[in-house]
Amino acid sequence: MKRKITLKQIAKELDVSISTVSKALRNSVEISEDTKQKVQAFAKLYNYRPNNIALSLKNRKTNTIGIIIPEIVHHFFSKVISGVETVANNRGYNVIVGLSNESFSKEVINMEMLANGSIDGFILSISKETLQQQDYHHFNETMSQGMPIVMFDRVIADIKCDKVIVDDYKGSKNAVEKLITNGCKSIALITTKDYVSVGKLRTQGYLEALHEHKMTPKAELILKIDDTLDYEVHLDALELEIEQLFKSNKKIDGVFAVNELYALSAMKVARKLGLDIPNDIQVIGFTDGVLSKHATPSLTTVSQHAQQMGETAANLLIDKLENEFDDEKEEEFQTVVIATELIERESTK
Amino acid sequence: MKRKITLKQIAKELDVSISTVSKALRNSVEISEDTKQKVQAFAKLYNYRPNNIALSLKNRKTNTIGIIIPEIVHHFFSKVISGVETVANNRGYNVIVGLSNESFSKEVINMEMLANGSIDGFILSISKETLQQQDYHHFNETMSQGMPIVMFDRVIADIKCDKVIVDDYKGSKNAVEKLITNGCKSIALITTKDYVSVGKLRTQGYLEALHEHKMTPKAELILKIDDTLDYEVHLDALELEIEQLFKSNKKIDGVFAVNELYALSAMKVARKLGLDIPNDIQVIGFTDGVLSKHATPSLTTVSQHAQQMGETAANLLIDKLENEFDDEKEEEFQTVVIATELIERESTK
DNA sequence: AGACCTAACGCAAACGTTTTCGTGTTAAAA
DNA sequence: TTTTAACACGAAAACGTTTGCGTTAGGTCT
Repeated sequence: MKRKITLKQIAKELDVSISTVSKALRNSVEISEDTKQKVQAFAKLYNYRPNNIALSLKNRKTNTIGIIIPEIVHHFFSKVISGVETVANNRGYNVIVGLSNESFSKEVINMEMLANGSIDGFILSISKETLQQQDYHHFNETMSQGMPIVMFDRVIADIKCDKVIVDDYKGSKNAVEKLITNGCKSIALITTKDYVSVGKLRTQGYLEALHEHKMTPKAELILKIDDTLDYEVHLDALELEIEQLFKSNKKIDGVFAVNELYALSAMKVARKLGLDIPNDIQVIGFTDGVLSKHATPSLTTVSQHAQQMGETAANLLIDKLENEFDDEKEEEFQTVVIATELIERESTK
Repeated sequence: MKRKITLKQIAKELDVSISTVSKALRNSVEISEDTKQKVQAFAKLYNYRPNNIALSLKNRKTNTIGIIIPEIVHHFFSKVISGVETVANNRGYNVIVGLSNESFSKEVINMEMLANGSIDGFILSISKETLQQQDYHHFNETMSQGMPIVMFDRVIADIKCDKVIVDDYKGSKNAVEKLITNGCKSIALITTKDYVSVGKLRTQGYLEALHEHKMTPKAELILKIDDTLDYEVHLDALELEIEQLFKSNKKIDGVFAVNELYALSAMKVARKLGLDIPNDIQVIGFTDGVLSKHATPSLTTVSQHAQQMGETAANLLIDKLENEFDDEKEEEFQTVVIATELIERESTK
């Protein structure tokens, strides 16, 4: 078990100084051709690679970016990571992941762990608990220490940093308009409580679409799910709520759901009630998930282009990291909006 | 934009030496109560945290583990990461992810990037391309440098390292036996080409189950898919193959598929051919996926307990990292087998 | 021959820690 | 009063790099 070889060991073996070895390997003109050859050959033989940690310490730059997400077992988030990773690797960075599990304290702890030198900047999506408590001190503290943050999807307007979001409002509006165009007269909305910003925006899009088409929104058609429960395990509870919605509003002929699971549950309930999709009732969901594609009938959804979001976020962050020229010239932050796309499948006409 | 405060700065402000500050913060008996109080108060005020990189360099230990997986947008792998992350965090480690994208060269590059000091050890699942080429030099080189590796799921017998696997053989055998018990007389197998070890083992389980029940396996009932194609995009090709299988073997009343997608496609094709599930034909898949649960009908599957695999792998690795006492006493490697579990849903009787 | 240049290399500092080993001061013991 | 020991602290090395600058040797010029 031979440890990795260091400059010092090479220097000793070749009977030169450490600096000579270093310079020789970097092809410095200060070093004679002879010595360079000798050193480089030796280094190659022993497969020398500079120690990253030492470099990080010296350069005060780790070439690593941290990504903090609420959960990883989720198609959207893992796709974002994939995007981040691709760009990061291409630009010479590593990616270190932290999971908040939708918990405020885990988010804080994770950020503190990474902020102590391990990484150069953050890419993150805020946990639900943090959004509820509206305690954002850890973001501000991190940034005040000169560590840039790029937020994606779940963001907060008050915080000054780069952001990558999807146009939830427009995406939803388009989806609902599609339902209207397709002849739906009574469109239900299945959404989350308002503290999740994306849920709120998608609700607004729904309302606006109705409004523009002179349809009056009805409160009884809007189902706000309390998503603090984990509906992956309490599926039946969710379905029960939806069933009641359907039963007390028999004229419903269209459903817009703010995520995949709600939409799938709606389809399941509809089928159970003997409704045909898409003839009796049409359904559209919001997400990039794998369920939509493989459901029966397959689900029409609003795609968020998660991969692209990750790529964009990574590029924004690395750009900022590598443009240190901006000393004192009033830092600028951008918000990139990723266009949504309506992917039509079998759940709509 | 104030940089993070260092020991040196504290020392300067308080007019003591760096060592005094360090000792005071670590509550050394060498330092007077007075000084400790002063230093600790100051450190707290300025929110001092030791620089991780400096610590890593000094201790030659990064407290970070690297995980390399073929792809992250995959329920199984993201669940494994989740398990790794949980254990790692609890035991004071960070997790840095590398994606091989099933490519040999990306696997090698990623490992080289991380092996230069960034991490203390690897957790990985081998890429398909590597399995095909059977080139494992990067694993051996990494380990010969004293960096431990824990492999999971896709492993190779020849390589001496800790492993966490699922009993693919027994899991498959159980699944097929379930079909037999449920009355299936003609059971088809949808699997991958043999170079993916798990595909091979699952095929063997299928054969053994038939054998034990005096059923003779028929070659025409075994469909080996060439999974170098990405069937997430070429779904129709996959379905076509399955359709031909069904059409040329009309007596098929049971299907065992080695993964979720194959199983779902089989169900889809069956439905298309007017077969009722589970009455005309029963289907079992192999995986932990989210599709199985939400499909209609929901799919009976062999669960791999991915989360548990991740947790086990992380514990194995960290145990090894923290037991350096084993100098020269013939390192021992263990292979932990995670029990599979048959989760019965609607696709079987 | 003296002054000067240049090639080729080494020294040392720096990054931020921790820790071993001094060292100076003071109070207690002789 | 002198010796000793406890106490409180600082200097320096070490982890592995990179780099500015100093140094040496030899050669060139006048």
